[in-house]
Amino acid sequence: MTRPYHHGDLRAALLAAAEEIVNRNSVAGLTLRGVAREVGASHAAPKNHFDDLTGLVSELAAVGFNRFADAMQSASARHEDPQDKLNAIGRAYVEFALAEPGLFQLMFRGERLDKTRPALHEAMLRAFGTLTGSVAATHEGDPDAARATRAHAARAWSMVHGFAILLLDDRLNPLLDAGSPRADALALLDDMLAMG
Amino acid sequence: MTRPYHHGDLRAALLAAAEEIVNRNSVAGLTLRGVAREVGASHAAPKNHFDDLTGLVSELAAVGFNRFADAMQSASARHEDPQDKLNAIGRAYVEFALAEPGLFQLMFRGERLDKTRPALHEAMLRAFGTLTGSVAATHEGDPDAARATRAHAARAWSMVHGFAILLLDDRLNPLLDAGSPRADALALLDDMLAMG
DNA sequence: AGCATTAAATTGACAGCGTCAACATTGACG
DNA sequence: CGTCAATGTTGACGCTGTCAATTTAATGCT
Repeated sequence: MTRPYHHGDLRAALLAAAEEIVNRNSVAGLTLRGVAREVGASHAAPKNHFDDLTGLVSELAAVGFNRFADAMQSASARHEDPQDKLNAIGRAYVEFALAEPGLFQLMFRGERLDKTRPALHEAMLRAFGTLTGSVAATHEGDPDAARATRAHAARAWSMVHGFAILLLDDRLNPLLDAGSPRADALALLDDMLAMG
Repeated sequence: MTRPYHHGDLRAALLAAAEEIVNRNSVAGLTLRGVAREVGASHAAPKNHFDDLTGLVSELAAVGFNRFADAMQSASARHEDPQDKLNAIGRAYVEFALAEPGLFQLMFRGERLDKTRPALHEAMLRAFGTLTGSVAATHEGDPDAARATRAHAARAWSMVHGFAILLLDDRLNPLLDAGSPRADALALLDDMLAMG
C-alpha cells in the first residue's frame, strides 16, 4: 500500500485531524504543521486547501457552528411552547460547550477567525439566528415589541454564553458544588432560566 | 526591596510595556521578546522577573483584575440601594471591558493564566467577590436564600460577562444600532438590567 | 491519442518565537 | 576587601507560520 502522491481527500482529513487535536490538546495545541504531520502529509500541504492558520481555524469553526445550530434546533423542536423552546435552546447552548469545549472555545476565539469566509459567516448566521429567532417567537403579538425583544434576545444570549465561558474557564467554582461541579452546573443553569 | 542596577525597575517597565503592547496589538501580539525589545533589554531579560510567558501574562492579569475590582467598587459606592449598587457594578463591568479591551481579554484567556500565582489569585477573589457580594446584599433577610442567591449571582455575572465578551467580539452587531454601536450597547445593557 | 495546463503536494528556506544553559556584571553584606 | 546571590546578556535549540521553487498527478483541449 504505497501512499499515493495525491491524498484522496486531504482537506477533509486535515479538518478531522484538526478537530481531534483541538479535543485533545485544546486550541493552543492546534498548529498547521501538527495537523499535516497527523495525516502524514508534508508541512506545507494545508496551504493548498486553507490559505493559512486563520483559514484552517475558520473552516473548522464553520463546522462547529453548523453542529451548534443543529443541536439548538433539535432541542427546540422537542417542545411546543415558545418559552419552553427558548429554555431548551439555552440548555443546548451550554451542553454543547461542555460536550466539545475545545471546539467551542475555538469558535469564539475572535483573533484567529475570518468571519468573512462564506462558510463561517453562514454558519454563524444560522446558529445565532435560531437563538434570536426563538426569542422573537416569545414576543408574538406584543405591541411595540421591538425594543423589548432586542433586550430580551441580548439578555438570553449573553446569559448562556457568559455562563458557558465562565464554566469552561473554571471561574464559577465558588458557586458550584465542590463534589460534582459539572453536574451541578446544569441544575444551576435551570435555576437561572427559571428566574425569567 | 532590592533594586536592579541598570534599568532602575525592569519588572515594572516590562509590565508597562506589556500593557501598552496589548492595548495596541491585542493579546496575540504580546511576546516576551517583544516587551524586552520595547524597554531595550535583552531577549531573555524577562526570565528573571517572570518565569515564562505564562508568568508575565498572569502578573499583568493581576494588575488588570485589581483595576477591575477598583472600578466595580467605586461604581458601587456611588449608590445606596443594594439593587442600584448591583446595577452599577454591572455597568462598570461592561464599561471596563470596553475601555480596556485588550487587557480584559487577556484577563480571561485561561490557557495562558496561572491562577495559582498569589497576585492573580488574590486579585480575582477581590474582583469576583465584589460582584457576588453585591448580589448577596440584595437577598438580606430572605428565608432559604442560599439557592436563590446562588442562581441570582450566576445569572448576573454570566449576563454581564457574556455581554462584554460578545460585544468585544463584534457578535452583537445584528442587535445594535449600526450607526453608533458603542453608545447603543450601554443603552441596551440598561434595558437588560431593567428587566430584573 | 497526445500535448498543455492546472491542481495538488513536496522540499527547502527564512525569520520570529519560547526556553534553556552558560557566562558576565552588579550591588549587598559579612 | 571578598564572597555571593541577584540581575542581564549571549548563544543555541527546536518549534512555528509562511513563502518560493519544484515535482507529480489529473484534467482538458484539439
